[in-house]
Amino acid sequence: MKQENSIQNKKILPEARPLTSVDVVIFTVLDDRLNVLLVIRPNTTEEPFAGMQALPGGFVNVESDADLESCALRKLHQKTGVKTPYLEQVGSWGGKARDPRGWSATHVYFSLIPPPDRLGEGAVWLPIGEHGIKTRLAFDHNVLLEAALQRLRSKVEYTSLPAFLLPDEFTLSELQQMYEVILERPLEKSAFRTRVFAADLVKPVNKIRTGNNRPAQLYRLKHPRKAVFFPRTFSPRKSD
Amino acid sequence: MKQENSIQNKKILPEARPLTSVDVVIFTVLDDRLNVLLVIRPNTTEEPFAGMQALPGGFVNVESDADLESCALRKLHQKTGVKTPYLEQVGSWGGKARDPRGWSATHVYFSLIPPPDRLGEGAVWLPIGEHGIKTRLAFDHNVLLEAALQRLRSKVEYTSLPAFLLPDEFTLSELQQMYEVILERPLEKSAFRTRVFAADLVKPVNKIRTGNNRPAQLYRLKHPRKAVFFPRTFSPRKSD
DNA sequence: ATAATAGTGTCTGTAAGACATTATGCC
DNA sequence: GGCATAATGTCTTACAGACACTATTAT
Repeated sequence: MKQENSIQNKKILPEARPLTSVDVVIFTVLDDRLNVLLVIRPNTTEEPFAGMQALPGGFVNVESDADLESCALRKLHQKTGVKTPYLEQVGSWGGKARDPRGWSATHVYFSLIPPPDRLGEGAVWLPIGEHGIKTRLAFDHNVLLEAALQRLRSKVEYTSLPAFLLPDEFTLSELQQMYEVILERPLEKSAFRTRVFAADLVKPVNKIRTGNNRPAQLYRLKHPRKAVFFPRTFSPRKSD
Repeated sequence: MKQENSIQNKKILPEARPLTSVDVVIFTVLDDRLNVLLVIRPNTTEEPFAGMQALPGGFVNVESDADLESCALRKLHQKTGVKTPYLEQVGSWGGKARDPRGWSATHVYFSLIPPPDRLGEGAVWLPIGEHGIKTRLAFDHNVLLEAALQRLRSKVEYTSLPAFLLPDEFTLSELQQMYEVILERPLEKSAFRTRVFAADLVKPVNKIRTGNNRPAQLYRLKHPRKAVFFPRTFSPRKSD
């Protein structure tokens, strides 16, 4: 009991080590809808959840992966070609029961990217509804996705995260649109703009987006890839 | 490359599995000061960081631990005797370099408890200053502690977390004190009380705390062990 | 009465919500 | 001019900050 912290004076048996993986929840907005990237699991009988849809991810490779984050970045780049996404850790899930091959722990990241030109082998976008997704995913990936979604929606209330779903240059209406798609409710334009300017989030570029109507000013982030925090949430949640 | 998600059609070699541990950052308030629980690492030459101070934690035991959270609870109970703490995951840290014994990943939880009657073997409280701690801890535990501290301080701005540092019954002044100790700045009494009542956080009990002055109403949480979110932070942070 | 802490009231400031109004391009 | 969307303005509301004031016990 005193040696609880130690490895009982002998090396921990490798067989007694949990499996270690990284999963990435990659979000983008397509067609006014939040989407998550899924992959099909290999269809061999030796694999658990063969042929099912799953979050992109896999075991940590102790040779090639320096740390968890670079492992997540590698997987994301393989599936989307994106090299500098917004990436944030959601947390980790581990236990006896989540993988039939044995005690396993997975480290979950979520990422926001603009729609990429094309996807890697076997990757598809799945649109997300108000109540998440109905598709049954492999392992406990429905739980992981739900957690990432909850984190995203909660942070969207008071941060600039949705800007990372857009290309470098965008109009304020496009930015507002990203918020509305994720929160699934309309926002007041006036309040939205005041908040964005007060937070010193964007700088105008010398360009205009034209269309069948009044052209809009284009902006870009003042600090690309750094999330900005607003002083309040959009509509203060009732603390029931 | 297509088989990235699989284990390349053979079982992953156990030796290729990272070490998996759980560490717990246990906070309490003693003597108007935030404290963190540390343990001394065993002083054998076979152990890395022998004799140094570290966060309580250790390897996951695939036999006895059902999942990560119960592993964290077990370690917490061993050191403090507390069975129903506030417990929240901070995140996970993993990489080649953080443990000389090999690629390792740790899952970090933080916990808030009232001062326990006594501590387990080799456990001590270390007071935390405005800028964290100066003691050099084992492994990357200074980083983990810093992350937990940042999470705590940030959530204290807009949640009821500090209530979990107190016994079941407490006065509003005592609760405010917990906030002030963690944030290391005074709060307005009037605003504080309004906020607590508006959030419907507490209910009065039919008791009074007496002293050398006007007695104070005792309260208890309406929903023990559930954190409540306030609609705003205490003092809105400047967004830059 | 005095000290000490509990508890309330009033006024101000900040940022969001609601909604109306004006501006500017294309057809 | 008409339409569509961009951009701004005004008024209200919610809640925190500052600070003064009152209340209740022990000594």
